[in-house]
Amino acid sequence: MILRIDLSSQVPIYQQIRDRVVEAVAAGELAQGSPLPSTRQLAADLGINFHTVNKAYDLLRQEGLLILNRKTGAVVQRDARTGPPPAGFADEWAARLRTLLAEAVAQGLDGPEALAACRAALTTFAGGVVDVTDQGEQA
Amino acid sequence: MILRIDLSSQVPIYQQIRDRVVEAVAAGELAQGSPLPSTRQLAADLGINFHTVNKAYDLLRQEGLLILNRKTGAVVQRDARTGPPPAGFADEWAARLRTLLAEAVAQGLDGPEALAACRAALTTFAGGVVDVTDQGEQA
DNA sequence: CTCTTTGTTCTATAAGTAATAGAGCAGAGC
DNA sequence: GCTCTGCTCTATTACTTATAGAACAAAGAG
Repeated sequence: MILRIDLSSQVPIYQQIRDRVVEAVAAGELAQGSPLPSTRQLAADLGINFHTVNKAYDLLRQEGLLILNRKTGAVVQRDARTGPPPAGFADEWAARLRTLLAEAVAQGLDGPEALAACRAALTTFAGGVVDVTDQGEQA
Repeated sequence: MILRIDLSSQVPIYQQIRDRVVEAVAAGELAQGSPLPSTRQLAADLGINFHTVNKAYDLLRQEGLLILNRKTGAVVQRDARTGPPPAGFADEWAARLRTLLAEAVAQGLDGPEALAACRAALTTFAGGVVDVTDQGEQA
């Protein structure tokens, strides 16, 4: 698990860590049961404080993507989560999606271009996109 | 221009104002030249400080969506912007899109469902989505 | 010419967040 | 015993968010 973070970014470090893990899970790079480095280890690797990693892991646990305990360390919980997504996740997510897409449209991207960008991003994830334009399974 | 903001949200007020304006521009509710209320007026309507509105308007100006001056007030700049989107906008936007989509996939949404959500969001904007599945212009 | 409204700028304050740091504890492995 | 693990606690520094009040120049209305 190689984690690239940008210390000069405006995005908080703990958020970047969370984002990279979420993407790795979606891409299938981190499957069910995959171990993540310990908070102290990852902090040392990235040259940051272990409390910052702790915050990222805690966030991921709240989202149901990580299980933490002293025995097993931090392991990915992709399938068979203890509970479904937090209540209201779908609505809140759709609202954020709409805002993000609106941003691109307002900047001059048209509908089909934006949709193509969505399809392109999704094809980088496990399972890909099974679309009417290419019926064959590509996963 | 009715602006709904949630004072109890975790999202900063100035960010909510920006987001709603961006969505209104994308949806075509705010066309080129549309006036926005003055910072003091909108602040009074929303029951917040005018500095907060000022920050939102300033953000929108930096993004090239708003022109501010003493003569005309705040007017929407959708087309014929002074400059194209800030350098690197497309890449940065695509990265945020990927993170957002990854979040949904990691939470159990599959590719086609996520893409459908994107299409649904885009159809609420001006121009809509002209897809291979429905060739007819719907704008 | 007043009076008001506009965008804009300045300082200031209180509350919260982000990141750092150090110390400590309980459970598990060697 | 020693080390490593997740976890918790306090603490500090810097930045962000939102508030507030004051002031200025340019424009419009009366």
